[in-house]
This record gives sequence, structure tokens and C-alpha cells, in this order.
Amino acid sequence: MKILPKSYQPSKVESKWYRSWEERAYFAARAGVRPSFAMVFPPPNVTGSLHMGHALNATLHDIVIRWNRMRGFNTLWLPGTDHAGIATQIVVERQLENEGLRRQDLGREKFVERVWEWKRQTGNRISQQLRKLGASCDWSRERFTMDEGLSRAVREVFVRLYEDGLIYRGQYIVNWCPRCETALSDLEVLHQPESGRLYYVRYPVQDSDRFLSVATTRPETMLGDTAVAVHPEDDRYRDLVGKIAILPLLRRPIPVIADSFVDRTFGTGAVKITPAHDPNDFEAGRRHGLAEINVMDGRGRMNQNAGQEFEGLDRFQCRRRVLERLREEGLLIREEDHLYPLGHCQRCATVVEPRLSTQWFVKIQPLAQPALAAVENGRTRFVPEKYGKIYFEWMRNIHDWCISRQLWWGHRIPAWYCDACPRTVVAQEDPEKCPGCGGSMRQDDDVLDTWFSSALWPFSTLGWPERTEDLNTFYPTDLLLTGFDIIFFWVARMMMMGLRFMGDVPFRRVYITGLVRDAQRQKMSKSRGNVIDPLDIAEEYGTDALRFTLAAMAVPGTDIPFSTDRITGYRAFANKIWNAGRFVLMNLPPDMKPVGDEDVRARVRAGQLDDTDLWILSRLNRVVGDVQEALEALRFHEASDLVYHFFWHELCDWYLEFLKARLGRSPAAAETLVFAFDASLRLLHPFVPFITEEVWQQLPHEGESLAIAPFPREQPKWGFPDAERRIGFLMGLIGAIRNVRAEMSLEPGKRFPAALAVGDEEEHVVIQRHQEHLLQLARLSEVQFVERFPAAPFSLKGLHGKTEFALLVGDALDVQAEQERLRKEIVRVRTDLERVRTKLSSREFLEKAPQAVVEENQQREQEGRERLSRLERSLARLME
RNA sequence: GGGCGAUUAACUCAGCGGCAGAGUGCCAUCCUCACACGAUGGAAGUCGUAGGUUCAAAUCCUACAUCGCCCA
Repeated sequence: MKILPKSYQPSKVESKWYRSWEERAYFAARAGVRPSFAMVFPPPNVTGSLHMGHALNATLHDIVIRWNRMRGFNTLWLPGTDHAGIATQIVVERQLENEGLRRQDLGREKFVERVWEWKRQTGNRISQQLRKLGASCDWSRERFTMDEGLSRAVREVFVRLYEDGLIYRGQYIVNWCPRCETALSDLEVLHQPESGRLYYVRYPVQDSDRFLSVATTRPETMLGDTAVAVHPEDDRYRDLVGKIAILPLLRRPIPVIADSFVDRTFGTGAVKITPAHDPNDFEAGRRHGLAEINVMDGRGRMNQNAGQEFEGLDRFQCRRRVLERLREEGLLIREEDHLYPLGHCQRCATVVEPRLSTQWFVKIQPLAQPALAAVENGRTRFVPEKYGKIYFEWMRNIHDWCISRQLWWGHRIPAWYCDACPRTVVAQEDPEKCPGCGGSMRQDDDVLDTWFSSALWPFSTLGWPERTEDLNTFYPTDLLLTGFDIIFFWVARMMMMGLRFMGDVPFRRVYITGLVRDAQRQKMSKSRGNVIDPLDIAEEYGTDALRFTLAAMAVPGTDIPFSTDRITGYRAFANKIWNAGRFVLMNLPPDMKPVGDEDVRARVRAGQLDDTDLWILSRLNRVVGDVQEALEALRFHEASDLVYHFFWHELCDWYLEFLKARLGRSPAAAETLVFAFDASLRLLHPFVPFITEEVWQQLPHEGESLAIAPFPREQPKWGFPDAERRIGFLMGLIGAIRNVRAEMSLEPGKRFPAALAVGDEEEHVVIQRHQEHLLQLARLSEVQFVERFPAAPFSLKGLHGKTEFALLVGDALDVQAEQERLRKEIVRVRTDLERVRTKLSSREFLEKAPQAVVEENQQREQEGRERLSRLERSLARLME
């Protein structure tokens, strides 16, 4: 027999097993085979490397997938990556920067080629990292959003939405990042409170000595002002409406208009209107037919519309210059500190500029309605439910989605413009020439928002728009598991697109994970320097320990503060599994065969199992059921707690200890052990796949891998309530004796004789049958049954159930201490008894509480009473 | 400003009408023949505050306080 090392060494076995699983294609899904279970992995950015968030997601995914695979489902876990337009472009741009180049120096084609090159080199890093975590993805179906097939899906969707009038192009105000030089959707702008200043500027009124005082945080935009607005019911300005104000510096005459969107309480109640640089002003401008003067270029520098004096200045330089000039002219009335939310580019943190430009949009209402309804009527359910509320909130206030990006990396918009006539063609196939006038056509320069392609992920990855067998088998997927930060970016959009193009929701349930934080609950971020690399942790503690920690802490809707304390504990758990495996191995006959269901059933029928065997089988069966229930409800923490507690504190602490007495001589016990241990490993496998596979392979087993072994099922035939009750009593009695021993500081190893006064027939039987266990685990030298205790002075008394015991400790007895202990115990019992009695003395309680609760309390009262009298008797005898 | 959530042991968190739980940490004893990454036992809580509903509240309701998160 192979002797295993004393402690588990993860690094030695992990890669070996992963390779074996992958080579044998256990993770490959089969089209057309049912029942099936499918999940898609939220595609990480191709630029990314694995962080704790991924590790959490991957772990939970893998638990669900392995569990379902072992239950016999045809499982699909589809992995892949996302081309991450802006993020990827930035990475390659930075590379170029080091070479002193801008992307414009290369030109579009070469730049894109360069990105592909970069992708080829580093793009599969995450996939490799996921393998290290044990993720049982179907790598044969791995996808990338820029793959040919997925790109076709993108085109198909674009063209169809365009033809249905749900995609339009137009000049609107959008969020613009002057660093990335592209439009952004509302979601890609992060608002952070910024302390700035509020400036009050004097706008003189033409042909009058009056003026309007206008407050602004962005004085440079005044160069694009085309009106001043006041509230129509504001008496302060009523008479000025319709007059002309003179825009300072540029001396442009602009109208004073009335519009009820003006907040009378902000600043002075008069606001400047800059339709080309502010979303509210834009709306107001369109309502009032105002001119839209764009004063900046794409890089945030002032253009010729800003006037000679300012042209060419950066927007912030310009702000300073404008203020200087206003001061010179005495038009800056005052300034005050002001805290206001300022939009930043999600990718590069540059201050976003609202900017008027021509962009493509998705008309969202017709898509949002069904997506809203699908969650409202439960076709897709959120776990935890509260995220449904967040989803609703957003969906009900949704705005049209700006999908064009002025980038080079991404899916190019399939729209062509005729060079000769105003014709626009949006089509699947690139047009040769203009269908109207036969002129040459040029494709739109812009690419699509990355999320446009991600929104199609659940079906584009399965081969859509072809009607594939994969789609038939796996769509809708069963579960989507992701972080709350992309509910809007991704989940909502997948819902919209899935319903539109597949006619069904993309997933039946959405599980939203919390955020993995550091031990101080801080967000992990590069700038804080508190990022923990999951692979470092896996290396140090073992992948299984990392996985178990994440699973055990994954309470739905709760963030996870990741601490090394916690993972140390679960490394110990892995070690426990290892050593329990060693124990089993060391105690089995070398020719031991695998043990099946029927073998053990036969032993049960033949009456060859004792209560401890039946107890562990019954407990296992119950835990299997509980785990099943927890996993079905996606309560990962509960499932992990259940398996942890069962394995360690029932199987190891009790069953293995019970077994020690008879392992050598009972083949039935050996079989029960093999059977129960095997089932326990299967139960644990989805959580800790590596160590369980390693141990399982060493033991007698049926089948080639635990990864495809059947998951245990709860079955009535494995329930033995009588044995559970009896062994429960035995454990309690042993515990009570140990408690007395420890409390009285008896030498732990020393055995004492005990006298037992048993007041119950079943208890008597249990003690007789398990005397050997009792002697061993409670450290007793012998047990004698008595009717009533002799007046032996040197004994310690205790009670469990209806069995009173006396440890005959001889002169090891400390009379004082024993009196003290009994008194304390008496106080405890009395307090409890009083509480119960108070309850029972209330007529209302007796009348209104359910019968079961009343009975429970009556029983407690009776037990307490008996207990108290015994304790008092013991104490009295001690005092004699 | 609008919305959502949290407050339970030293720490991290479960529990969400019927005897306050877990893991870690702590204390004591023990290197007992799988495991010191171990064994056995133990201490530790006005369940944020104040009201209310109920026979019964950590749990339901209201207000307040504190702290988060999302959206504008």
C-alpha cells in the first residue's frame, strides 16, 4: 500500500488532474442531448488578467456546473472573451506611445492588425488562469466577440434593428471623452463629486442698464451660449423675457427665453443656454429653435467658433483665460466653492465633455418593454430578488443607447454612404456601388459599442443566426452568474436582445454576486495597492482552499471581505479531507473492492450494521438532501457549510472515532466506511474538485474519474431515524461526561469507572450496545449500572436525557469545586425553568400559541424540573 | 436630490415570528495509534436606538441614528 504524506500538497496534484479531465473531454457538452444545463461565462475583457472577482464567479459557476454534470445533466459552460473596444485600444495605444507613435501614424488597417497581433499573444491568458482554478468549461466552444461567427451575428442584429426602425443616426448631444476621442454611452460615464467653483457672470441686457447674473461651473462653454433662460413664473425676470442679452467677451446678442426647466433656486435663477455642450440646454435649445454652436474639437480644444482669442486652447486653459478676461471687464460678479458631480470616462478617467455630434442610437423603449415584462412575470428571476428592483428602476428610466464609437478596434458599423448622393445603405453584405445613383460608397468610420456584441453573447456564441443544434439544446440558458456592476451594461441588454431575436429570455435565473474586497472591506484596486491575486493565493493555500473560502462566503447579495484567516481555516479543511482519506486507506484490507448501493443494502437487510453505521448513512442522506436544496436555491454558503460540518464534525469527529474500535474485525463496517466516504467525496467534489479526485483515486472506486461520478441523491431507503436518535443520545452522553471531566480538570487521558442510573429502556439498550464506544470516547475504565447511586463520596455527577452518571474519581475529587459546579448548573436550570413557567402561566399563551409550541414548553418544564431535583439531590449528598 | 440595502460574539458573517448560531480568533488541557493545517472542553451577545403590532419580535411595522451602494 502506498503511504501518503501527512499533509496535503496541492501543487503536486492540481495540474495533473485538470489535464486529465480536459484530455478526456469530460467538460464537452453534446448538442441535442437532454436534459441539459447551460451557462455562459461573462466574457472577461481580453485585456484582463484574472482577479478575485473572476475567481469568485468561476468558482460559483464551477460548483453549479460540476454539480449538474454529476447529476447527469448534459452541461455546457461556455467560456470566452470580449474584445473590450476602448480598453484594448488604450492598451495598444500605450504600447505605441512608448515607440513615440500615435495610432493615426499607423493608419487604421495597420493599427487593427497590431491589435490582433497583441490579442494573439496575450488573449488566452485568462483561459489558462481559469483552468488553474479548476473551471470545467467546454473549451471546444470558447468564443471571442470578434470571431467571424459572432461578427456575423452583430451585423445581422444591426441590420434588422435598422430595418425595423430601432436604430437611427442623428445629431445629438452625447458624452464625449476627449482623450479617447469617442462618444460614450451614459453607462460608461462615472459621476464623482468634485469640488469646483460656481462663477456668477454678468450678461448685460441690450438697450438697458440692467443685466442678468448667470451662474456656471464651466465658464468656457459660455462661448457657445445662444440664449439665457429664466423660469416663466419668476417675477424677478418676467419683464426681461423676449429681450436681448449681450454675451460677454464675444458680444453676441442672444435672446432671453422662458422655460420651466430652469430651477429658480439654483444660482440666481437665470441660466446660460449652451445647446451644443450641455444635455439640458440641448433639449431647451431644440424646444426654442436655438442655434447649436459647437466650440470644441474632439480633443477638448477650443475651435474657431470660440473666437480668435480662445481658438486652440485646451478647455481648461480656456476656462482660466475666460475668467481672466471676465475679471478684466468687470463681468465676473463673484465666485463660490461648489461641490458637484462630474462625469469621468470609465476607461481613462478623463473628464467627459457633453458634445454635439452625429452618432448611431438604439431606440430603446420597444426593446426595454418586453425585457421589463419578462422579469416582472418571472420568466427570468433575480437571485437575490432585490436586484430585480434595481433592474426595474433602470429599465423604467432608460434612455436611447448611443452605440457608435469613434474607435478603430471593434465591429465596424455596417452603414455605407454614397459619395455622390445622400443615399445610406445598411446591409449584411458590403455594397459594391450605390443602388441609387451607382456612385462609389464608403463605410461609416465608427465601430459599435463593445456591449452591443456582448448583448448577443448567449445566442451568438451558440451559432446564431444559423439555427444550430446548440441553440436548440442550450438556449435559453439556465443561469447567468455575474457581478452587480454589469446588470445594466450587460444583463439588461442581453435580456433585450435575447427576447427580440430569440423570442425568449436568454437565461431563466440571474445570480448576482457581491464584490470581493480586502480584509478591511476596501475595494481592491491597483491604486490602493491592495489587490490580491487569486493565483498567488491558490499557489500558497491550494486552489481548493481558495474555492471553498469563496463559496463559503458567497452569501447572496453580500460582499466578501477576503482574509487570510479564513482561507487558513479552509486549507485545514482540505488537510482534514486528506487525512481522513489516509485513515481510511490505512484501515482497509488491501484487496478491498468498491462498495455499491446494493452491497450496503444487503448488509442492512442482514442486520450486520450497527447503529453507528446506520447513523452515518442516515446523516449523509439527510445532508445530501440539504445540499441539494441549498444548491438549487443558489445558497452557496449554506451548501458549503453543510458539507464542511458533515465531513468534519460528523464523519471525522464521530464516525471515524466510533469505527476505530471495530474496523479490523467487521467487514460490514469497512464496507459502510468505503461507501459513506465515497459518497462524501462525491458530495464535496463540486466545491473542492482537486483534493477529492486525488483521494478518491487512491480508494477503492468505480469509474475513471470523480468528475463524472454520480452525485449522491437523497433517498428514503437511506433514512434511519431510530439510529439517528439513538446515536444522538450516545453522543450527548459522551459529551456530558467529557464536559464534567474538563470542567473538573481531570487528567484527560486517565480512565475512571462510572456508575449509571438509567431511567429509560432505550437509553439502557444504547449504552449496553455501545459500551465499547462509551468507554473509549469518554475515557472510562468500566461502566456499572445501578438502580440508585450509593452514597459514594468520591464521585462527579451529571445527567443526559434520563441517564444520570457518576464518575468515580476517588481522591481526585475536589469537593469544593464539585459543589461550585453543581451550584452553577442549578442556577442555569432554574433560570430556564422560570422562563418556561412564566410562559406557561399565561392563559393567553395557552390559548393562542400553536399546540406544538405549548407542548414543547410543557416538556421543557418537566425536564427542567427533573433535572433540577437531581442536581439538588447530588449537591445535598455532597454537603453531608 | 431619487432609489436600494446594512447595523447580531473580538473579527467576518448566517439566521428573518417560537430555547441567540457558524467560521476565525481567544482561554484551558492534551505532541492519545489519520491529521498540532490536530483533539477535547470553555468563555464570549441590552441582536444600532426609541416606539408599535403579537400570546410570543433579532425576525413584522414606524421613526431616528450611523454606515454603505446605485442612479441623477
